[in-house]
Amino acid sequence: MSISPPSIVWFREDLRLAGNPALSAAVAGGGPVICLYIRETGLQGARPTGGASKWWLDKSLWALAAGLTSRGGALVLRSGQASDVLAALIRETGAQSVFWNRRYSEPEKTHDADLQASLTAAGISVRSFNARLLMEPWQLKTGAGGYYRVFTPFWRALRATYVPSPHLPAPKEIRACETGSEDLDDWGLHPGAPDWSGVIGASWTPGEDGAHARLADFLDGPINGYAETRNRPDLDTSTSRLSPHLRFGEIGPAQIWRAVQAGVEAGRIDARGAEVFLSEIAWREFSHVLLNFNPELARTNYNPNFDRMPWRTDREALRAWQLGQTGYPIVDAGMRELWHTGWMHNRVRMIVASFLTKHLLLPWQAGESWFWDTLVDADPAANAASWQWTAGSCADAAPYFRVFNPITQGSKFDETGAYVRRWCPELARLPDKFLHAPFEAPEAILKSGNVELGKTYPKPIVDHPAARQRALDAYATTKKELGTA
DNA sequence: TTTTGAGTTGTTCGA
DNA sequence: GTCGAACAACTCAAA
Repeated sequence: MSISPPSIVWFREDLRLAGNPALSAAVAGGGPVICLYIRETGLQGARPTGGASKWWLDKSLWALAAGLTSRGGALVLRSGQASDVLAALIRETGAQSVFWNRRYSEPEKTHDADLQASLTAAGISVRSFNARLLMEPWQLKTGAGGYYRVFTPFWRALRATYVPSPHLPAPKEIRACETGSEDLDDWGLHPGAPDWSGVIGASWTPGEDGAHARLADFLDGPINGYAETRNRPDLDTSTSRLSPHLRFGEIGPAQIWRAVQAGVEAGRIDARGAEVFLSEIAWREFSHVLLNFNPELARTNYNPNFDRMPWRTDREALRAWQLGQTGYPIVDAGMRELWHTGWMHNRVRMIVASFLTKHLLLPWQAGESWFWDTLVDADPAANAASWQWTAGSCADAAPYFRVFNPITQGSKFDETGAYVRRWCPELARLPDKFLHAPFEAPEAILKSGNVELGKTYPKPIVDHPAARQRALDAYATTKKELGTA
């Protein structure tokens, strides 16, 4: 019997065993498999992982390591430049092939392509796969041959074209290869003092098992009401909360798609809820298309007209927004939920993003950066595209005159008030009528609710009608090309 | 090539 | 209280 040489699987944003084509292909080769995760350094222009994401990554790597170990494998941890790390491992182990799943942001994408070329030139076989998206960004084309810039036609085309690949089970057995690994504890991913991760930890179970449990729970009921309740931050199960699991690739969109489809076909899942939920998965895809063709998506306006926007500079206002001290309860509740759990309900993300870019007239990049650092699901594609969408500078963006009214949005979507009462407990005793606008409450009501504006809860940092008008005036500058004459 | 219809998530105002 | 219109104009996608 012939002895197959070892191969390397380089894990990156695909921290799972099932539905992982790179891993399955390597195992199918028959030789030992080195399951590698690299703490990459020295990649020029790469964006450092945000704080909340580091926390998640730490837990997810532990989970991945446990999963590999239980199948006879091992997770090998190395730090350094990917090219150096791979070269060293190849030298140490005699590996002949490297497998990975593709990523889509720069500089990683170009780096991977260069690395593939140099390894191939050195006689090492390199194979890359798609584990992160339903379809590759370049696969779906408009009739004119370009990429889709409008969501609805993109979604229609995806819906009509996409056929899920067959289920790829986790390999039953992975033969490890004796080689050295760093210790995850030494990577410092878990926050040091002060350890802010307590509440975050209570909210989540990072790792592949946690992802599948979350999916199962969601498909077991909440998805049926999804079309109606997905905008309700006061309900615990109104959304799937799969975003961080998707971010780290603990589960892939194809796995989700198949599970939803199977549920619908078996009559367990309401078709309408399923359709709306899958369209949200498609928004994630759409973001990746935009990012793939616009590497600067997190930095520069997709629509260059927005280069003329007279954004303000106001550190104090930015700080108030970050800390959840704007005086608008729905905004503050959202920002505090983010800080405490590393996550925010999608409806509230839109409200706080609209507030930052319109009421405060601060650049969307400031919000994008804050989200990048504090969200456990901070995704280079979705985060950037969503911020630009709210700001109005993205492809297929919200019209500029759409300025969310934080009071109306609060009463409409947090109709029980449970959301604001949870995250702004100092307002909990206010009656529903004034919960979303304490500044409109008569003195006696505030007093009986133990609220003293400016003391126990801030006064609004901007006046809604005035801020709205200021935003509309500022946005008017983006309307059309100025004459060049 | 030209034309046509359409485009995630809203708010305000006035009848 | 309810309802429809205005809020702009542009670009995309497909016929």
